[in-house]
Amino acid sequence: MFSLSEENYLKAIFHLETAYKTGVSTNALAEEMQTKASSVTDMVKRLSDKDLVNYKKYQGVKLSEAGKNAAIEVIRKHRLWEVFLVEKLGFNWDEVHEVAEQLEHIKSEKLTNELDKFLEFPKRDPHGDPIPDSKGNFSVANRVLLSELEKNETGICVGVKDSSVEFLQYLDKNRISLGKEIKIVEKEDFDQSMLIKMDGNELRISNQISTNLFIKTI
Amino acid sequence: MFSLSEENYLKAIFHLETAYKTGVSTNALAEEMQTKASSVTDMVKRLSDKDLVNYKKYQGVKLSEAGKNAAIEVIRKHRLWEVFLVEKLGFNWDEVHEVAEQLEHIKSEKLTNELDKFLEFPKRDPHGDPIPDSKGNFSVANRVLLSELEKNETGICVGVKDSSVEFLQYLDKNRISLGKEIKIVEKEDFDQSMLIKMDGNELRISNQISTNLFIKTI
DNA sequence: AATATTTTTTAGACTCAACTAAAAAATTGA
DNA sequence: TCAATTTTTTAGTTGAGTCTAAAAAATATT
Repeated sequence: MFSLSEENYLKAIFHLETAYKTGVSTNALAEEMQTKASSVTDMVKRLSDKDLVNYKKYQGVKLSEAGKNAAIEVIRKHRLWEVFLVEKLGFNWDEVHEVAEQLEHIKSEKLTNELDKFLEFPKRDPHGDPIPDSKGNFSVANRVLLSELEKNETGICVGVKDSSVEFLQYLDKNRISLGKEIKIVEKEDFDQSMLIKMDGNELRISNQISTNLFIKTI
Repeated sequence: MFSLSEENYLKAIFHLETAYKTGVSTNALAEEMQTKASSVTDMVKRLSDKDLVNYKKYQGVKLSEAGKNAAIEVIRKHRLWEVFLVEKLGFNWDEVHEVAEQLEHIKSEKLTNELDKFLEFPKRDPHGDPIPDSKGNFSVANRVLLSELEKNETGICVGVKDSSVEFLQYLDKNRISLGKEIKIVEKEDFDQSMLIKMDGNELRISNQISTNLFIKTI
């Protein structure tokens, strides 16, 4: 079994690996973990001793197979609990992160699998992120950022890239939610803002919004 | 907020206070916490610094009002999660303790209260122990041990004192569960074993069993 | 290529929560 | 009452996981 801190590092490395293909840098990990580079070096050495990561001085870290499995298990639990909080306890999608950060560390295989069953094996969490199954497999969605769409293209909103409270509340305020159909009415070359049509209404959104919304084109 | 370790100590002191009215001794607490007396002294000092307990050297500890509230909150969460595990996820009553020991430390008032609502405000956990409400009030049951009953008396089984896996599995094997009506057919003076009648069948149980079953007389 | 800057690691210190061994206080009992 | 026993506390260590400050390595710049 892994400590809470170890699990959080593994999860962070997993998330950063997509952006840092050649190895996650100490500084990037420190930024993600809201800690100091020296603390990261310490922990990375411990993870390396346990063969959860491959680490060479000054060359960043990569997850080993065991480390990746552990990270995926934590992510699976995090996302299942998010579904539980929203679907069963009536939490809003902007309220679940902090609690799920705690619940993801509960150690009980039976609990995870029974929760999965209770929730009827959900494929995605409330933010549209895929939930790994009990074997660790999960679908890599064929989704694009809204910002990639061209004028007159249409798509369904299927996820958020940023799941901060601020962004989610902005979306709520503007009635943007997963499943909504969005059409690009106009794209402004100067600042990449766009005018979109949703539920028959037009709405202008900035580049910062469109680069944080995942869309499935139709 | 309190650390996991602090919460576990508060809970242990709370449970021991009923037996140690004048103050919980260091050794008793060490036994309960499966640790050394010296470790207990250390922690008790910390709890005392935070005004969670009243502590005078060589005289044991008592919970302060704040300490008692914190302990009750942890117990409330523990028991609510036990209900969740049994009622919603299909756990058996002998499988819930270890997981609830982890879940009881999740910090979110909203989570606790929404869980309570989701479970329809249960009054008792799967072992018959009362669940404190959101204000910390809980019913002190008017229940007695089965061993207190006399020949020909009848009662309903409403709880267990020992909730170890071994005891609970013994009860399962002998079809003894909460809600069952039990009649004392015979009491053996020599070893306090008794012959009971339940569901029309007779069963002989030892003193160790009858001193761990709570009964409501009818 | 040599210097400046940035990144990363090392060294040493701190806190929490545990430990062992020894000292001190309280209790028991001859 | 006073010695023996038990209980509790103190003193000093340990291991995670963090920190700061400084050194070392890697990278960028002139």
